[in-house]
Amino acid sequence: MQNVRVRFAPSPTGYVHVGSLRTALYNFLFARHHKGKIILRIEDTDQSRYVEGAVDNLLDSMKWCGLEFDEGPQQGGEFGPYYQSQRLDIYNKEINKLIEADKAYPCFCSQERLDKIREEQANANLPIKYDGHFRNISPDESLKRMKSEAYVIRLKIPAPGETKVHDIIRGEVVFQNNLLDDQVLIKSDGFPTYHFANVVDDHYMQISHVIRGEEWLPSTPKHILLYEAFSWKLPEFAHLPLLLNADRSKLSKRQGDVAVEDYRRKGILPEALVNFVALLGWHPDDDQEVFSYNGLIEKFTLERVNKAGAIFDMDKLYWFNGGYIRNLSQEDYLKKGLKWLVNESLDTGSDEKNNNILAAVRNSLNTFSDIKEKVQLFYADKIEEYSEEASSWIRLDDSKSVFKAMIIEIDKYSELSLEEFKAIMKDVQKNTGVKGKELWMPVRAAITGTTEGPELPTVISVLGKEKIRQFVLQAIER
RNA sequence: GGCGCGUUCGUCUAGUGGUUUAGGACGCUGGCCUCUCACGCCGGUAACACGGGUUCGAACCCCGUACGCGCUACCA
Repeated sequence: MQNVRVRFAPSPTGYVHVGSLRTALYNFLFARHHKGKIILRIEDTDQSRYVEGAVDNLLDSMKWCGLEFDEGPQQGGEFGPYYQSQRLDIYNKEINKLIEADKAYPCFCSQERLDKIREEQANANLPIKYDGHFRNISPDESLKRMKSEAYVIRLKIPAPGETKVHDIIRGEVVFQNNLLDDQVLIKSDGFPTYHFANVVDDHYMQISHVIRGEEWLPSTPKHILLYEAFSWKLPEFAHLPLLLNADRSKLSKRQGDVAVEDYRRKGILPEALVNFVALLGWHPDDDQEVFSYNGLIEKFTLERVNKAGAIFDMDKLYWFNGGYIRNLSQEDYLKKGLKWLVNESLDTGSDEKNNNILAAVRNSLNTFSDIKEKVQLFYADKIEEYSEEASSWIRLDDSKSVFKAMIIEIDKYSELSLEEFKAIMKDVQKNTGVKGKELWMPVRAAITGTTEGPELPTVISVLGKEKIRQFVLQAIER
């Protein structure tokens, strides 16, 4: 494929939706797969939705995900500026061409009139669209009124005929022109609408493939008509299936976490998020599911993107993430884990202890935010409560003799290292005749209050002599 | 209401007319490992929306129905 140029064109709303992440990802993979370029363009044409710091947040989330752009606000490029709000002169120039060619016209309708005709159309069960009230007023009159009245510029849709959209994912989709609205191109504040800015920018930035969400499919014929009004070459289109909530509605903030930063905060690794999201609507030609970026780049094609929407299944994300946590190098894992320990105020002050704790819980982690809960037993000052199972182990006669023997042995030492603990348990076994599960489970129950958790020697070495002694005594009393 | 898109296990999906007793993964579940849990390994569970065609033969092609979703803004 020659000269692939794609773009990710978000509007800065304050956070990056995972659906946007997937759109960005597919654009990125497609570009890299074809040795093309990916451009980041900020679609900030809605002044009423301006959010402070939104662009920084967006850039930050993209970087965290490992998505790199070839052109954009940060890296520049020969097709800038990459903020639509800085391209107003371009839109002005282009809209004038359209007006002069009678392909667009000013419309002076008030919001009230627009509301009224829509209401009438709705009541009459008619398709809802602008009635073309100002379609054919004379240029002279237009010019005169433009000086004193508020207006928008609308596209003059050629009434008869049909417009065909060739979509790489969905094939040919046909729309009847007479059902298409005379789309607003320039708003009364002078800013372009998405539809106009998008087409003009895609043209000037020489975008070869428009890869975006399915919600844009219905407006694509309008975009095509715009390209034709300018006599510009059409890009290829690919409309991605939507990401959905569990109830199959469009994935939304109301029903849980949708922002990339939410997952970051939860302790999801970017590699896991990206891997998971890549598989939502795309599948390789074999059964491989775990992918590095390079693997995705190599395998990704638009032809293998699905048509149906996909539910965002948290369980599978957690599964991916658990796998990625376990695949980290020990060093990397410890480094990342320590940050979480510190954030949760669980830093023991000892590197050795921190590392032991972290290493002990690694296998049970799905996210780094699980650390807090999994690590709790290492910080207890007393056993607040015993699980039912733990209680029944503790009450056994054999267990009581194990505990008593332990106290005797523990008192022979001033400190309790791993080695010493093993020696103690050997002697306890010898003196009581209790071994295997019957020996170890009561000890676990006594010092953790539950019958599950990391290997006992690790727990022992972190807790230290005094706590062990105290917990065992506490268990004898039960 | 109109227009458009979609519909294979609970979920993500493989599947493009015979190789399919519909494959993989998550989840759930049984077992092994093991002081326990987790990890890991082995096994089980569960689906072609419905109705008509076309064909020797259909999850795959056609038509209709149902259901879901999206769009229908001077938001993107």
